[in-house]
Amino acid sequence: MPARTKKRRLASDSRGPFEYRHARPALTVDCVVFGLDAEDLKLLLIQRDRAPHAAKWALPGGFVEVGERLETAALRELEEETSVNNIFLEQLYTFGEPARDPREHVVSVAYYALVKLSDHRIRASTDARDAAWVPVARARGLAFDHDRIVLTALARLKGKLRYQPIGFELLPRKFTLTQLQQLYETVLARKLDKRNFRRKILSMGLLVELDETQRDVAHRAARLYRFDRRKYQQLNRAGFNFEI
Amino acid sequence: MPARTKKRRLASDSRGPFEYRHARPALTVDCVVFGLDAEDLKLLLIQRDRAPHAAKWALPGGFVEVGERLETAALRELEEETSVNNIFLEQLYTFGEPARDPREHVVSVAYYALVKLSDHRIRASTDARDAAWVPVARARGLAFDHDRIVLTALARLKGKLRYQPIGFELLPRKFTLTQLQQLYETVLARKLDKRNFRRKILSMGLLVELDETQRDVAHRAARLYRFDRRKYQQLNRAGFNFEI
DNA sequence: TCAAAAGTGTTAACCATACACCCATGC
DNA sequence: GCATGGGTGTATGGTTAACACTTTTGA
Repeated sequence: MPARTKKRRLASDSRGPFEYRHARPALTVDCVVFGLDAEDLKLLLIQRDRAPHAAKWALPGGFVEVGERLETAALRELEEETSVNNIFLEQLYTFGEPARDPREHVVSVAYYALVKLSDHRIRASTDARDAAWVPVARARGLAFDHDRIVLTALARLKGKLRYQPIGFELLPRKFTLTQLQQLYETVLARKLDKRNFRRKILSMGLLVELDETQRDVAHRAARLYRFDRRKYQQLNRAGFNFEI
Repeated sequence: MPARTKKRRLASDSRGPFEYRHARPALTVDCVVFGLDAEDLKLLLIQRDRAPHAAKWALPGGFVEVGERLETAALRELEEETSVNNIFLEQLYTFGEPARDPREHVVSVAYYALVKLSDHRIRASTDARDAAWVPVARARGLAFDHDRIVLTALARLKGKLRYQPIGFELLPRKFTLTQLQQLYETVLARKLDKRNFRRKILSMGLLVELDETQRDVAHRAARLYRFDRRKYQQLNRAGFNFEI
């Protein structure tokens, strides 16, 4: 990965101290990583190993290096701290309250990410750093202002899910309509009508019906579908608007 | 204004140089300020008086001071450079491409603002710095990556206008339904049906019909309305969703 | 009296919602 | 054969969209 090479070079150039005419806030990135499993919506958190907020759970994140893109910094920190990579990532909001870090003024550009838990379940929890998937409902009392960042990310996810086909980023490549519906019900926190949901999502023509069904289930096996990203991009250019 | 006092104190404390163990990008704020007049949607720009990009038009903005809130920094720079104050301001996006400023890595938190041009028309253009209201369509070739920031702000404005009652921030306190409709037509860049528009906006019950009509117009004078912010907040809490 | 914009209703098409039963499968 | 979730259609009410003429006012 070229970005990686670039980063390495920049990092090794960084022999401090560095002097500036004016004081500068520190700049970090933090990532709110969402994953979904059969039970609920989860967040990827790491346990802090030093002050401030030692032993508290926190969002993965870290300092932006000079010469590094913000998104690159977010992906780098995620990879370093949780081994999560190859994911949907989007900028969320920038948090800059002077008191949000007790040490000094630290401005943090927050990103949110959606990952297919089926792909990432094991790697994150076996990493050296203490990383874990925590149900969103139980992710309270985080370090710094991370509770607030999580709430902002949740609101964004809820808002965005209805107007952009981002839910598929949380599901395995092949999924059933019930899984998709449950995803919407979980994130939006309300029940949806099965028949209406199916009619609507299928009428958009963005799902490809596969010649495959579920396996090892103790009931009628459901049909599997996949999201047709190419078709979506095509329709999108033609002015189509996704909406559930 | 307390924020002002605070800023002054911080600024006078800032006797460099300042040393850090790791290199830090510089941190700035930039403001995309929209104003509307009878002709079109305008942007508040300032002409740069020094390199890089000397003489080019740019967004008002500047460095964030340590200990200063981001929003406070944005308001301060706006006030200093263009005398614009007391406005709707919201964070837009953070731009951090390492090459966006040729001097060094400068990360900029962009804000967008909506002002009532009727209130601010004169002050901005008579200020010492060369500030001017430029039609959005003619605001190209700006300094740094400001073209891109403007495009991002425009997209946000378009998207937000339909779901939040922010258009009123661009109009005088008393306005006609035709003015309101033209605002929507200008920003969304499409024609709307007069009867449907009126029915819809009035049916929300957020406009107060005043006992007043236009003056000095060479045709039938239109009724004036004002936006009932209190009513909106009330409805909003009850789960009401604004939508045009 | 003319020009300019204000103001006003109805209809048809479409879309969202509510709702209940039979089917396939594994145990 | 029973428990479990899969899969399917219709009717109703509400919302959107298309459409044109009369009124008021000042110049």
